[in-house]
Amino acid sequence: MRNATIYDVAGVAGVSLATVSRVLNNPEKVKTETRERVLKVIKELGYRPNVIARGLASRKTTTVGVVISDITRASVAEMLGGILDIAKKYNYSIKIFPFDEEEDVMDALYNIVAEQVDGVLCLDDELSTKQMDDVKRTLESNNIPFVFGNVYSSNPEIPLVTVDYERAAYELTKAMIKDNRKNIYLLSTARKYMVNDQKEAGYTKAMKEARLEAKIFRTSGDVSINMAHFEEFFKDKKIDGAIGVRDSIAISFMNIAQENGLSIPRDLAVAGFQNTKYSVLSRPNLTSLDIPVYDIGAVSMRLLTKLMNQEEVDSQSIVLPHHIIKRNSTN
Amino acid sequence: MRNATIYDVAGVAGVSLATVSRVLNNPEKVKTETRERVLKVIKELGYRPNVIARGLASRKTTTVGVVISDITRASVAEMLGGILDIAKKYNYSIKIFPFDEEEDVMDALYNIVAEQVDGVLCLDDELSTKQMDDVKRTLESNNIPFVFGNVYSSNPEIPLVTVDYERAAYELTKAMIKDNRKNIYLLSTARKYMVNDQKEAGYTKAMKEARLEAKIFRTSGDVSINMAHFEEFFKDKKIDGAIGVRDSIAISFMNIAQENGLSIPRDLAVAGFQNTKYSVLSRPNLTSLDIPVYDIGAVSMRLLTKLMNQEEVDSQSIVLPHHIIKRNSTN
DNA sequence: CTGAAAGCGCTTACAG
DNA sequence: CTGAAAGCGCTTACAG
Repeated sequence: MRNATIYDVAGVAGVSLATVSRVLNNPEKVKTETRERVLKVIKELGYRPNVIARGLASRKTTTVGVVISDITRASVAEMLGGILDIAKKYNYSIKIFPFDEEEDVMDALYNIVAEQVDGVLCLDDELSTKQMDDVKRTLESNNIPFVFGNVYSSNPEIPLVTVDYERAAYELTKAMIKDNRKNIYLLSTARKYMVNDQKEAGYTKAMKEARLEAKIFRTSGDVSINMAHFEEFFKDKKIDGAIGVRDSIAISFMNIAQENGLSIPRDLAVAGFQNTKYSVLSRPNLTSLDIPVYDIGAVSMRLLTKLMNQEEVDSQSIVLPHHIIKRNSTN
Repeated sequence: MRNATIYDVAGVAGVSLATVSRVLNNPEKVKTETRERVLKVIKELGYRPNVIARGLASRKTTTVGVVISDITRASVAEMLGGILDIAKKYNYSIKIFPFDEEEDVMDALYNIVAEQVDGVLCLDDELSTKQMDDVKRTLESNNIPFVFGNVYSSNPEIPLVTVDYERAAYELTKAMIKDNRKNIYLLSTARKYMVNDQKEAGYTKAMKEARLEAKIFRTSGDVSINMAHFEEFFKDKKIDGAIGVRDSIAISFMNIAQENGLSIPRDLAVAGFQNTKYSVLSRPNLTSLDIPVYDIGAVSMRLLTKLMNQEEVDSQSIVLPHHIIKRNSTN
């Protein structure tokens, strides 16, 4: 038993299919009486407009493509939460385009363009500047509006919403320096992320200003590997402060430090980034820089709706505020 | 500058559009020479078949709808990871259909049906049995294949892939009993989840068999609220074992216990469910029941591809194995 | 306010 | 092996 089509509705209601279409898309253009008759039939037949056919005819799919690399990262999932909420409000569907690091970005873009999405959200902070430019160029040449979320770019021409990671790291470092810490390490990732580069820059700036030596330690994101790295660490390094570019890195480091006899925060102050659930499950609770990831998702989706509707936007480049959440791992 | 269409390709290559279509969909039906000429033109023009038009004409969208409630839950995101990997392998796109608890399930289904997806994956363990039946009925009457993931159902007619949560909880409880624990609590959620009901059943069964009293304590999922609850707890209750239905619940409980002077695992054994990253960030590390969430996603997507292709499947109902990961929070 | 008709960009029998 | 033609289920000027 096939679904009812617009023809069926038109037939039963005794109108043309154009009228049915108007009832759905421009109801004010239809006489109240006719409109109600049509709506009644729609209900009776359980008619649901075929979104694909509509997409072909109107050249609008009301679908947004979201480009991500790793959906299992908490920050990515959280951003998606914000995107989905706003998308629902504006009646957009979300299609996910995952994207392996090894794979050519252009492959993913090929699909995105073929899929006729109305707009694209790109959440991938693993993209290089060159790749970002590729994305930008391809999308622009196909007339597809796009917004980058949670990435860094020096190009003011690129629509994006993010947080000032450099400033955030700067403030976090400053706070530790103010507490009289001298040997502060930044625990970063071996893998290059654009946003982590920014954190490193902010940290370095603060250290330089205080005439302290900037010391960046790079580890993998993997907790168990970190353990081994960190054990090594306490044998030969002088340290009284540590900032992890992620909460999980900060916490594993803090754990090892405690097992090596350091008292937190007396001997060692520790802070993280992201203010995840981890930060309140650790002992002591972790001071962390709160990144409004949900908001980044929501705001970029909202910005995209404006771009898709060709509305005026005051600024293509939105920087959301961040806050240090002070807990017991620092004083 | 509009994208090239199949007409453009046909024109330049000097063939009919039917031939271009065949080159794309049934290349073996086209003479090698013609095929290569067409492929060359496709490349030159940068032609990408319009997926929407294809969907309308072929009545196949190669898109799968994934129904979820809260994408920010780690287990959901992890399942999605598995789904995306397999979907990519079989060239399916993924469209997300979020679904508020308050909202009528039927609303979400309405959209899903209108969107013409080829199949549906339903990951929502918050659905009631009645709602699951609604989903099943609606999808079946629209001829849309579907698979439930990570849910419990007593109905063998429902295609699903999951883990035997009852058995898992049973084994976890048994292990504690074997260690001579007498006052073992199950820390469950106030909110009803189908899978947590199963865990409660398994726990209760093990306790009954050992002639011990089953004691279920229900808290919210929120860490800070748990804190208050748990503080209360240690004032008046005798306890030497605790199993949290989630790692995060187990860990906050363990933290409070330690702050109340209990030694883990000597005075109190603690175990969790899910084996998340949390479990290795806690002190001591948490014994946890490993649920293969990624695999649940991957296997359900794979099962769905078979159903969509009308392939034979030996079993609609797949139960994946689970394992207890023993760490230092139990002996 | 409503209808007839063209068209969106493909696929798919049907002929040849 | 290839082409002409119908059709997928809508939207959208254009008339009236």
